[in-house]
Amino acid sequence: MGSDPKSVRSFSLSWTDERIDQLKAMWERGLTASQIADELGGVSRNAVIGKAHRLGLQSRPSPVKANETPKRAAPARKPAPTAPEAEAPRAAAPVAAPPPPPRPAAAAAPAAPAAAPAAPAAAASGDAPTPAPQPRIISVGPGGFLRQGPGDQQAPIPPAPPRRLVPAKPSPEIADKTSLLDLTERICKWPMGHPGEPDFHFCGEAVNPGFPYCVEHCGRAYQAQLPRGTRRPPPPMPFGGPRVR
DNA sequence: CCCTGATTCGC
DNA sequence: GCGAATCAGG
Repeated sequence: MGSDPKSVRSFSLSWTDERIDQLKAMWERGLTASQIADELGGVSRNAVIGKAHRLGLQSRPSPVKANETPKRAAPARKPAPTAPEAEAPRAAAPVAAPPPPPRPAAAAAPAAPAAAPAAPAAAASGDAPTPAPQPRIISVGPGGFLRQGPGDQQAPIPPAPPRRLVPAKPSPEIADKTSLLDLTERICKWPMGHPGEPDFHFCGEAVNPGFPYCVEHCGRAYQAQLPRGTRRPPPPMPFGGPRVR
């Protein structure tokens, strides 16, 4: 079969459509930049945040944004070496401009009273009851599965993403295991099973400092090459190799 | 101390 | 356009 000249693997990760797609999906879902960055791999959370903003994705409850932008009392970074800094007209909104943020902010309403107790409508009409709060699995890409817990936020806003949504799969099995959302730099990312399986999850143990896996799985991942002729079980090396320090 | 996102600026 | 550095709040 023909090799695809396109899609040449560039060592430098760039924001491909697919990655941007995942970024958007996760960001809108309420995932933190760290988790998104960790999942995408090769990018830091800052990169994710920066890209998200460039994409026009507005961020939600941020700890620091509480203030409206009265003044930039934050001299972030060193001043320009040159220049007479003449206070450039930075987005000066002369008048008006009460831009009503059409951002429902998912996490803005954690206590969402919407999930009202007892639906009167259903009782009156005996119509279809409210959907059960079951964990749903949303696929955001090849190998990227996001689990939404019942207690999570976001109830009524499926912006009809043109993505492939896997119809929720009641998998209480993964609920007890480490999902992709639970992964951090300190969590063992050793995959258990294969992506797509209902019980696919991660090890979840505390990582061996400096490694993406726990001590036990580090031993599995970083095995010395066995002499040829020796049959060895397929080493499930999930992601790129270890980082040299 | 950990986390979070926002912002800015050099590349 | 991208992302590190920095800031700032919880």
